[in-house]
Amino acid sequence: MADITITLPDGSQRSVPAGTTVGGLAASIGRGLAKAAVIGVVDGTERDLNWELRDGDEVEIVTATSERGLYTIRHSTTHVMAQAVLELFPGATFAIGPPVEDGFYYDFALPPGPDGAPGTFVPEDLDRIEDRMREILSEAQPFVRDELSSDVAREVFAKHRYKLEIIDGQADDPMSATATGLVRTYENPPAKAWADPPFEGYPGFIDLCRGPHVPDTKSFLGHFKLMRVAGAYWRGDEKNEMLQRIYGTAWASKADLEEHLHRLEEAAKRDHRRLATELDLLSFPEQLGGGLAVWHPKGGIVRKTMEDYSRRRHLEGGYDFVYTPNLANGKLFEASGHLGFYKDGMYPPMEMDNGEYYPKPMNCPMHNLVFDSRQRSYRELPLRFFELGTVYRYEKSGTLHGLMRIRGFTQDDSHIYCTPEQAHDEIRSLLGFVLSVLRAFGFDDFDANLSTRPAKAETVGTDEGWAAATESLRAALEAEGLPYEVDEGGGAFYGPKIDVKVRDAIGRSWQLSTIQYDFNMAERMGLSYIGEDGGRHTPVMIHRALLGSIERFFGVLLEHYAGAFPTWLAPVQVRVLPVRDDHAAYAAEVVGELEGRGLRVDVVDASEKLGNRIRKAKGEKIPYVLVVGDADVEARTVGVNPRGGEVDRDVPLDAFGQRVADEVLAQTSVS
RNA sequence: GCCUCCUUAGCUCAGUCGGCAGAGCGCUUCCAUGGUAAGGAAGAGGUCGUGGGUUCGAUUCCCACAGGAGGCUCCA
Repeated sequence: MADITITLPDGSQRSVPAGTTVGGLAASIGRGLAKAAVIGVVDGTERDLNWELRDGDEVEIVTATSERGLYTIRHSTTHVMAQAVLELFPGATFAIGPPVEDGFYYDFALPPGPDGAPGTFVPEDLDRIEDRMREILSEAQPFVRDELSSDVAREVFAKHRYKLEIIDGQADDPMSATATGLVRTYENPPAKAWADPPFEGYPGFIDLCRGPHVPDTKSFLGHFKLMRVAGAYWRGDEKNEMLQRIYGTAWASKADLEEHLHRLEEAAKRDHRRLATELDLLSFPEQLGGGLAVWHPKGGIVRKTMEDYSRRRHLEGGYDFVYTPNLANGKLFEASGHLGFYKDGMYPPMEMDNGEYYPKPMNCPMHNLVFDSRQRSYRELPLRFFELGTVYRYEKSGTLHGLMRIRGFTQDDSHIYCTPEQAHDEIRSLLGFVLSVLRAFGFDDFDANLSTRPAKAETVGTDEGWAAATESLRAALEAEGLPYEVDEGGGAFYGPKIDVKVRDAIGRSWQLSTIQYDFNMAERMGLSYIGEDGGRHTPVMIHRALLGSIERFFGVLLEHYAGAFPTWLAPVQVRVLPVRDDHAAYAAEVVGELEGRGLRVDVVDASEKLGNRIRKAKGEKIPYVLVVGDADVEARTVGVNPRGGEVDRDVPLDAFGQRVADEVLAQTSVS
């Protein structure tokens, strides 16, 4: 039999007998690779291990622990889950089931219950499904690739309406391939034919699928766990019926699975809602209503420190401070367009004697009123109005999430009014300012989205205006060297925007800052300035939130630092512990000295043993714990136990105070 | 808003297959005054989220509502 030549990723070539499969190639390279091989990539397309190679193919073997290998494992696992569900729940049908980050899901519709309502899964069902999945695994059912004509596929999947919609191209399924009248499928022949198989002509499970898959259900699939059941709208549309989605996670080894579960536990430990309670920072009293928080003294001082810093930076950055009320007559929001476009997100109005008043969902209309309070000249532009403005938005109850999604929050909001000529430079310096402030809070890993014009018919503004604005945003991103993705058509109807995202200590990405052009509102509200030519012009208006919502930013910081705020932000910066009661007087002196340097200091008296007081201080994540005893009283020193560091005895009080005061000053000074 | 689940002391959580409710931490008082991650004792503290229903009896079962978690949709 003639040999064929295969090219490997390192460029080397290999001769193998004609008819060699991807798996065979792996085996010819090495026994270890043969064992680890999940699929292959042949000329850029992922293929099963039993895919037959042709002369001249370029082939890469994909192993279980690689990203593509894991993706395949998760994809195959979700097929097994679907099989288990369809077998355990007669009459059930299935929609789509792709792998996702760390796992997979599949959407199902269960037959209606006795009350006629759509059937739902309960958590115990997950155990049954998992048990059945393990049985399927032990059967080592092969994944059998096939290609059916659309007509045949329609008969096979006649009982599965979602699959029919996919076959007919009405619904998107990222995992299927239905081109040119042909439909690709994967079948798992069962050890024993089902009593009443729901697929015409097959004894067990088959699914529309482009593959590839692991060779059989016994290979690579053992390390999974079904996590939870959730609702999900068919085709992602709120108007469609809600399906039952089961989420699972799957890994290449037991150790990887356990590590993943451990990571989830660790992430839960730094959940801002838990830390906010533990550290007594803030709470969400039920009596207040959903999505509304009260700040306790410890959270309050952190927030004040953040806000003071923000104010100072804005003052130095050439911003003007404005203050505006929380309520406004509905006529203002009609003029601004909010009642037309965003009414659903607003709290309902209260009736007053001269009309309906609404809590403000945004600060811009009011800032516009400040702009419009007298005639403006081009000589005073750019004008930068800044306000820590509290807004209220009626978020749907199911979307609320601690501080991250809340109904009443404060934006560090700015609106900038400038001439078209000024806009380019203004955007550029604005982005630099934004990044500088974010860095001061301890973030240094940024990226951005540049959102461009949506479908033209839905937007305002001119072609030239959009093009110039988008170009200014792009130039600013490039000048800052900020990596960005273009979100084509992702802009608002009124203009393009940049969203700045930061990566936190455990690698999660948070969208914080936003810089948005607005071609709409200034004109709508009739804003103008007198230009050099003596004529009236509409200013360019730029919306900008830096930290975004103070509440949300606080939540992000809390999780980023896992509650251990840097010294300048920490609610208690130094705790003083007298060894015995008779050191209390000196401890008070130490407190006084440090407070005199502007530090936040407290003291815990000796009614508990020292070890326990230290333990509690560590639990509160206080940056510095000072122990003072006989020797310290004598020599005016302190024993310093810093967070995350070594104990240092006999430090002169003065030197310690200076050091910490310097540390705080360094963190808060402009970079 | 929709789907699943949850709600017991200030916090974290046991528990009751329907029969007067428990632990640890925290809090109060007393003893103890101990140089770097839990000293001892006693005590207070709960209409078992709220409102209805079933029942001789409901914290437990059913319904509604509120709040919360995870998703979906949404996020100006």
